[in-house]
Amino acid sequence: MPKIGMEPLRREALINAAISAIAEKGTLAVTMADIARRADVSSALAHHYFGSKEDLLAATMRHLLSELGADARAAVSGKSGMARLSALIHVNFSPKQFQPETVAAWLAFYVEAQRAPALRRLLRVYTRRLHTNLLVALEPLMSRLQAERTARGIGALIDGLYIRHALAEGPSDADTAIALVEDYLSLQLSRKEGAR
Amino acid sequence: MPKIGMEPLRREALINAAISAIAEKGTLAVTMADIARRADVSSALAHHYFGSKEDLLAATMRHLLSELGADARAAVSGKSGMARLSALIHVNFSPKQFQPETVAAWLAFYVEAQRAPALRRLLRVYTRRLHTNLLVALEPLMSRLQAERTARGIGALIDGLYIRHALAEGPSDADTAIALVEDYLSLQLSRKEGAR
DNA sequence: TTTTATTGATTGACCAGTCAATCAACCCTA
DNA sequence: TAGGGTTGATTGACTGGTCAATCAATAAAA
Repeated sequence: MPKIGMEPLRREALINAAISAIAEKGTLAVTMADIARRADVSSALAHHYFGSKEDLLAATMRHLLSELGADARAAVSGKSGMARLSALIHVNFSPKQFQPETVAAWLAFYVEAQRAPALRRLLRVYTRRLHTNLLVALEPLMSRLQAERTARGIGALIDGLYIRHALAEGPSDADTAIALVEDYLSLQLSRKEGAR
Repeated sequence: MPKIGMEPLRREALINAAISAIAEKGTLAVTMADIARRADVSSALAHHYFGSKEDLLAATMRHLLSELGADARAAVSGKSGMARLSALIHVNFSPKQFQPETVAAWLAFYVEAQRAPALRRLLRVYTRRLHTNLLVALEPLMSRLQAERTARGIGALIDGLYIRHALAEGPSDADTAIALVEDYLSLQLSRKEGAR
């Protein structure tokens, strides 16, 4: 039990505790005491390292965001065309990202982001990144206009499936979700151009 | 200024005030005092009529739900086939239902429903109703399996577009959303059966 | 000894829910 | 038609509890 260099360990533990607490309560309205308890420290320590609840939550969201970003980067690296598109879709439903805990936390942040400018900006980063990635991958395969629409459709579809996943009673499975999105993608790809 | 028979008026005012407060704060964590102030009554009166905050919020969600149900019933009445499907899609994006205020409130309820069994049950009613309505309208037009998938896709698409609407900065418009969903529907309808 | 880690105790704000007390309408009946 | 009683409407003030944030104190490492 080292007593030195605890900061990074505590920060990580507190962020994970925050995700778990948020997922369990289904809202950002969890207490610092609850989060701290899950990380096996006092609430005072949580304040010591993060300054305020708002800062801890922002750090938690940033953590979620950067994990997803890293996963996405790893998934598409070296791929192009359809393989890249498919990989892009798959990350969002990978066991790690589609974990009920993670999805519930995402959803809570989504909602809170409406009125919290800091969270809102963070969320926009994710939305834009996904959209851009999709667009770049789609543009060689269809018209710009159709690519734009398809990217928007896939984005909305993913968000919708996340919500439904968070609310599902039984174990809604990732494969079905992936199949739904890929089906949408393949329909767009097979569309007769000009069939406006 | 009648002093009698105020109950229905107050209940309605309080429910509307709740919607407005929830939409503005973006969460169900609004105070009874805030809601009551918006309805121009004391918080004590809100408790008098609704018993508890939880009851007021449940009543508010029921109100949202029944409004949407009524709109949907009116929209599809007398229609069948494609017209019925189109009408079903359109209600969700009608000016009344797609109002930022309404959408934000819906979203807040969605999230809170994760851990509030009462709200969860209410929400399930809506989800099932939409799904069933879509399914019934789709089945004459395609295979059962494809109808199932298409209904799920439309539902997820609508949810996703709602989220994005709630978070949009500028005035994201309903027509684009409708076009996106109808495009998805028309792609599913024009699919070559057996092209599994 | 200085710095880092850590906590229990405390503070100040906020909030749901309760209650006793007013006020206004309506309903008798003499 | 003038009271007197009843009931619904309404509120201000209060209570018990919760929570974020602060702080002073302790312990251990450097």
